[in-house]
Amino acid sequence: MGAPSSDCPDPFEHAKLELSLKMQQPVHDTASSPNLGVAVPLKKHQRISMTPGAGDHVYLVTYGVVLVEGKLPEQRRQVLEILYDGDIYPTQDAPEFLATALVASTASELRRLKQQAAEALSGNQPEFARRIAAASAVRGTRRTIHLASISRPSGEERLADFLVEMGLHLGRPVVSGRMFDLPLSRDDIADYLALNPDTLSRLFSRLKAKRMIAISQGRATVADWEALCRLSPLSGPLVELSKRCRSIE
Amino acid sequence: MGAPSSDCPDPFEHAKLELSLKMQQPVHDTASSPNLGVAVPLKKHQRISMTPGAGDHVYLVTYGVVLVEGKLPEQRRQVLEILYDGDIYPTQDAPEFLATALVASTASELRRLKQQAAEALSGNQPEFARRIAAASAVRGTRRTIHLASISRPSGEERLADFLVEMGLHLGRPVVSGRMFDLPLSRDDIADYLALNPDTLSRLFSRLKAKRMIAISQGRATVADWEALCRLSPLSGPLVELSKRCRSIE
DNA sequence: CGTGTTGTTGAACTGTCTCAAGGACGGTGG
DNA sequence: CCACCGTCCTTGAGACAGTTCAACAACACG
Repeated sequence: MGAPSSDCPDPFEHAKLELSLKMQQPVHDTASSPNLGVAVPLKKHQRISMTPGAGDHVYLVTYGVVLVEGKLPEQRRQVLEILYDGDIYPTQDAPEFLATALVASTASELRRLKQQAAEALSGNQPEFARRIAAASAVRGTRRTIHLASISRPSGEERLADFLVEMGLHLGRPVVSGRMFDLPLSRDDIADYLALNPDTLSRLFSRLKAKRMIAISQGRATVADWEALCRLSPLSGPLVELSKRCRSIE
Repeated sequence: MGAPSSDCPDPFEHAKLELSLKMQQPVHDTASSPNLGVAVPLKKHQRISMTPGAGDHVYLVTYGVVLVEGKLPEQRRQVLEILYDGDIYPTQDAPEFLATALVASTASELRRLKQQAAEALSGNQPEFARRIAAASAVRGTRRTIHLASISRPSGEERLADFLVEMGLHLGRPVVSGRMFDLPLSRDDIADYLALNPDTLSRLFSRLKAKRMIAISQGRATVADWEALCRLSPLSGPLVELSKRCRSIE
């Protein structure tokens, strides 16, 4: 289905960059040196469209935060999922008519492999196969959680779910709380949570008024992490997932 | 994560049934006769809970329609996805705290393999691996489409998306239209579409009033299929997916 | 120091949710 | 055969929450 084609100029200009890829370490030469795919560095807001017609690929996120966007004709775009360091994204998942694209939310680094090449590698390299399977499972679970979150009617709960997700992925604990960057814009978050940006702004204001969260210049501080988790119906599964995630590395 | 444990008595009572499984055909003996898993026949409404603690499994749907349910404590259950003939479901996708279960919407037949066994088979049997990969990709795409559908604010559009999905999977064309069974109850559909059952009922009534659809005894007749597709924002991706589905077999 | 983008907020509107009442079946038992 | 029951579905009235539109503030950028 999807095929890569960068919308912005020079997506490969840094392709020779020396990357410290986690995926690279477990690989040993077999016959011909195994191809771990093309390195694709992305600047913030740079996008990669899945153009129909070309072959399927697999993207590995080696650094940064990347949004998977979809867009129906005449409709507001949607943020279908968020990819983090270590995630995998097969373009097969993108229906052609959904005009899917990967968009860097922070400066990011991907690796791109042909679908076939990835399958071949999985066949030859058990360690590679293991990592891919683990990454797929994590992504599958995260998608389930996101769906469950979106399905709840309450906007406030969805926002809390999102903040817990971000906090777990990008945050560091501070005294009795947690602190993390919020790389997504309000519109990004709204499109991820299937909410109107105006509504989302109100929800943020409400949380700020309740002293659940403080935000300045894209940096969020949650004074009482436990309280936020109580507000998020899916904090349980999210914490569980984040533990599983960490146990892979 | 998830582990199988049937809630109803005798889930295996028909285990010796001679099944005409598609998955069985491409398998050839290698060392020891390959284990294609335990056959699990399900009566309508029978459920299989993923109990935490036991090992991961992979379920293959060989017949029928099966719902994947999730439930948060104190909350209404959710229908996370619908599985059809040929689908695959790895219990890894079910977060432990989501109390996930498979529920037969019609009488159904599953096959259950240990996660490890499935991986081993994939390693040995390229044809098996190919089928599993194709089924996973189809499921991934369907999940993406479902998420995109749920994310739209309009209930009417979500219902139209659902009807197109069912029509494509279970329907036969009739003169200038389409006809199919609706195995899900109103509540099932509501939980799948993240809508209130009352609201869903109103939406159905509205569609009936518009002569978009007629329903009698669980059988739906859509006189003007094209019109329904125009109402469904995701009919494009759904049709595309259904074609891909058919090309696998 | 404009200019454009991004975020906030109010007022009115629209659609969903909730609750409650009642209808339509389908089964059971007298 | 009919009365009774449970379950599933439908429908109305009112409450509630998200959406829309528009105005404006905050901020970054050139």
